[in-house]
Amino acid sequence: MVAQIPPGRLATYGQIAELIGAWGCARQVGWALRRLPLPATIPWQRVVNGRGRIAMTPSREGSDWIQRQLLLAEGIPVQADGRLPLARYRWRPDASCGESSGDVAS
DNA sequence: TAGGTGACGGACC
DNA sequence: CGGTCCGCCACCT
Repeated sequence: MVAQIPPGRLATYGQIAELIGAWGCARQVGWALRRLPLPATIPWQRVVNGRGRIAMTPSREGSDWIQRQLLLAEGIPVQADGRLPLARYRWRPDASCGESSGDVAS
């Protein structure tokens, strides 16, 4: 599901959980991404928490900063503390429309 | 077997 | 805004 997030767009852990039919299991989504070997082929960096922040914790051993760099490279402004404009870049999956998954809201 | 621990989220203050 | 508390659930001591 994470692999379906278009470049330059964002999704939340809870959103991914809901999309795969695991409502309320956001923590497990985080668990799965946490143990992902890097570099990874799937765009794991496009998943952030519901408060619009990258979880900045030492336990990630630098993957949080890598995530910030990858998102900046995709054109998403991320502050040094991990805060980012989630509402503007939020990915809204549209099953009915075969078009691209939507434009960035202005 | 029993606690502790999160790449979370919602309710509150 | 920021901060705390709590429910959550699969791992890891």
